[in-house]
Amino acid sequence: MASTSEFKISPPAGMEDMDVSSQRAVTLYEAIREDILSGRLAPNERLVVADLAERLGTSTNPIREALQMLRGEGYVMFSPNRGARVRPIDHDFVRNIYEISTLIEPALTRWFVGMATDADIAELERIQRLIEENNFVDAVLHSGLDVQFHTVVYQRHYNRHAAEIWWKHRQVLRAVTQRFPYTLARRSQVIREHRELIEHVKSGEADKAAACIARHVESSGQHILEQMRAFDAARTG
Amino acid sequence: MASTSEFKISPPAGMEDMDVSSQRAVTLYEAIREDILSGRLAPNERLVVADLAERLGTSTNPIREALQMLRGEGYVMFSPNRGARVRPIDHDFVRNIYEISTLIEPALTRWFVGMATDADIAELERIQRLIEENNFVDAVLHSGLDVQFHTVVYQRHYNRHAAEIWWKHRQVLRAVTQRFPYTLARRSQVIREHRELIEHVKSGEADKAAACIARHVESSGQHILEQMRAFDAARTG
DNA sequence: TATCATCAAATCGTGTACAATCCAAGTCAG
DNA sequence: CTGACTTGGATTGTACACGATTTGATGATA
Repeated sequence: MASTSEFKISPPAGMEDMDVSSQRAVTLYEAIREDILSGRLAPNERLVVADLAERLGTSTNPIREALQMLRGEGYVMFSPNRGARVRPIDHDFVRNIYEISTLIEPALTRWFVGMATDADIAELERIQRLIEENNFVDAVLHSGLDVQFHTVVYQRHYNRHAAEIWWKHRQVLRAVTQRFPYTLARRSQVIREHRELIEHVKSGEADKAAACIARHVESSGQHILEQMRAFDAARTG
Repeated sequence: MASTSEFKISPPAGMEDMDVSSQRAVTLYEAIREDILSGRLAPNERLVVADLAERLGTSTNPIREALQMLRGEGYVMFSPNRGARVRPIDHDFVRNIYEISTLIEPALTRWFVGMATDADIAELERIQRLIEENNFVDAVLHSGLDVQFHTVVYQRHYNRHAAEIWWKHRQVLRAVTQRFPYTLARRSQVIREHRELIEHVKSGEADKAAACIARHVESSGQHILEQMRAFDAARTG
C-alpha cells in the first residue's frame, strides 16, 4: 500500500451491515455517490441511466436500483418521466446536516462515556497520536483518521438508527471537507477539542464530553460553511 | 367522503415534493410500506419480487425499485442473492426512532416559536379543537389530526432534511400507535401537552415550548413502548 | 433406526435485451 | 412571431436467461 492517500474508509465494523445488498448494485451505488460527493458529477447534472450503464460497464437495471438507493439517501432527485439529477451539495444542504449532527452526536457521546473501556480510550489515544503525527499534511489521511476517531465513540451505540444517520452524514461531510484546506486556527482547535474529549471520557464526565462534542461539531460546521461561502463568493463575484 | 376513518394523510404541503418519482413505483412503495407498517406483511417475511409483482399487478422491475426505496428508509433488509425481508418494527426499532425524535423535535419547535404567525396559532387551535371533539373515538382520525397538529409546527422549517427525518419517523409511529389503544391517562396527557404547547407558542417562550415537546415525545414513546412490551409478553408468556 | 452428509431440482435473485410511453426541443406552416 | 406537429432521446415497464441459494430426498454411517 502506498504510504499516503491510500487510506480506505471502510464502513466501521458492524455499522452498515444491513447495507450489504446486491453485490453489483452496492458497488455502483458507492461509485456514483463518490462521483457526486467529489464533484465529478456536477450539481443538477442529469443522470442518464444508459450513459451511466455504459460508463460503469453494466446494464441499466443495476443503475436504476443504485439511483433509487441514492434517492433514499438524498444524493439525487427524481422527477417523474424525467429521470434523476444530482442534488447540489450546497451551503444549505451542508448546514442542514451539521445542525442535525449537533443534535445527535452529543447524545451518542454521552452514552459512550458511561460505556467506554480502557481499550476504547487506548484506541482513541492511538488514533489521536496518528492525527497529530500527520498534522493535516495528508488531507485524505487526516479525514480518514478523524472518521475513525469518532467511529470509536459511536460504533457500539445501541441506537443503530442514530449511528447510521451519523455515518451517512459523515460521509457527506468527509467528501466536502476534503475540498477545502484546514486553516491553521482550525487545526489547533481540532487537536485541542479531541484532547479535551479524551480527558472528559477518561474522567467519566458525560455532560462535559457531550458539550465538547457539540462545540466540536458546531465549530467544524462554521469552518466549512465559511469556506463554502468564500468559495461561492469568489466564483460568482 | 365517509364521516370517519377516511382521513387521508397527505404529505404535508411541500414536505416530500422531492419524493415525486416514477408514478408507478412511488405508489408501489406506499402500498408495500403500508403493508409492512400495518402488519399485513409479517416481520422478517420474505419479499419475493415475483409474488409482489403479481399481487400488485405489475412486473418485477417496479417492485425492485420500490424495494430499494424501502431499503433506504429502513423498512426492508437486503441480503446478497437472498433478496429482501421485512424489517421487524420491534421494540428496539421504535425506541430508536423515539430517541431521535426527542433530539430533533424540540429543536424544530424552538425555531417555530420565533416564526409562528397568528394564522399558525389559529390553525393549531383549530386542529386541537377537532382533536378534543373527536376525543380519541376514531383512532385513525385522531392519528391524522395529531400528525396535522405537529405538521403545522414543522412544515416551514428551513432545515428540510430535519423535517424529512421527522416526517419519515412520524409515519412509522403513526402506523404503530394505531395498533394500540390510548389509555385514559395518556389521553388527558396528550390534550394537556398540546394545550401547553399552544400557550408557550402564544407567549413566545421558545425554551418552554421545546421542553414541552421533549416531554411530549418522551411520554408518547414510553406509552407505546409499554404497550408493545405488554403485547409481546402476552403473546409469548 | 436415527442422524448427518450429499446431491439434485426447484425457486428466486440478478442482469440483459427490448418494447412502449412520455417529454422536450426543434421545425415548419400560417 | 406563434402555435401545432414531428421527431429524437430517455424513462419506464415487460419478458427472459443465467446463476446462486435453498430445500427436500436419498443414501451412508454410527
